[in-house]
Amino acid sequence: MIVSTKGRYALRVMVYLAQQPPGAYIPLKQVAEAEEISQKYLEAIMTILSKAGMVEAVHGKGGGYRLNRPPEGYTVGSILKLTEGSLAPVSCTAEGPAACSRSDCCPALPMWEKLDRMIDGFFESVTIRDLLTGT
Amino acid sequence: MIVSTKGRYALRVMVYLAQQPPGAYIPLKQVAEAEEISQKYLEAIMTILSKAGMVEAVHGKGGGYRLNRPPEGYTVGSILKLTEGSLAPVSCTAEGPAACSRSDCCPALPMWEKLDRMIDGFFESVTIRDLLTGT
DNA sequence: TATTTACCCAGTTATCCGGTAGGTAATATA
DNA sequence: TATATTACCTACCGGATAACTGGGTAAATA
Repeated sequence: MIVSTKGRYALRVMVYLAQQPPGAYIPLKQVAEAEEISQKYLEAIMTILSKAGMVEAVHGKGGGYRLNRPPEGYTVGSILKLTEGSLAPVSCTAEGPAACSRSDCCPALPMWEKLDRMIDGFFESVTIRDLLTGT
Repeated sequence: MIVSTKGRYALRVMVYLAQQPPGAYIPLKQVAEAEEISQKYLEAIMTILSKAGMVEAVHGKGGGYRLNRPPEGYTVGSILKLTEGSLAPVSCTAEGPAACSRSDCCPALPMWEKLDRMIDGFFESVTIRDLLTGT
């Protein structure tokens, strides 16, 4: 598994927020209920997105979360990298070069690197807008 | 992580066997030492490959393992699927359709399926021969 | 018969995912 | 001012899985 529930939840929340009235703040409780995600678990995810400037958060009554860019301003990759940390398909490429002592003679390393670039390119080519429209 | 050490070890072993004199049986001990893999752990991996007919095994003195096809006869995908079980990047596509109750309205599902096909196509397009030659 | 090999089964340890519990700080409304 | 509503913070927990390890048994050759 390259993407856990954390990342998948994050994407679904971003899509949900994109579908709300422009400018409105949506409380976490509403998002959690609509998307059937554990409220407490979602808190941690939203905090990550908020700190990274992906969403705008407002405390108190009438507060909640909202997007601060148009949906096409968010790539799927940018969101997943936040919640997942790394999207590398193998630890060989995830932990930087020379993490593996055999990296200089590993016959498979070039393949892993190629796959890594392919996956990264894929995720960077899809935006929240694309998920909305089903493109 | 989509591919664990198990799958990566399996690939390295296949490449190692492909580099040995044609027809020769190589004992597991030798493979483990050359590739710096735990002998006991490698046993489990070789048994999987042997049962699936990927390698030929012979007991007793002078025995060991050898390939039974030319290197281009093994796709990376066919080996990884054996040791990893599934190469799906998300559980949404790994556990078959309708594993997730939201699959009929999930805005991200088409993307996961597309990625799934892309990764599968990638692994099926690379053979042990390619790893040998560094193509 | 002894040695070399593959094969089988049952632990073990550490890590991490997914989720929970209980609080504090900020904002709005009555 | 008091109260309700919201985001944010720290800590914990149970189960699953990865990556081994140990102790055997069965088959083949010298």
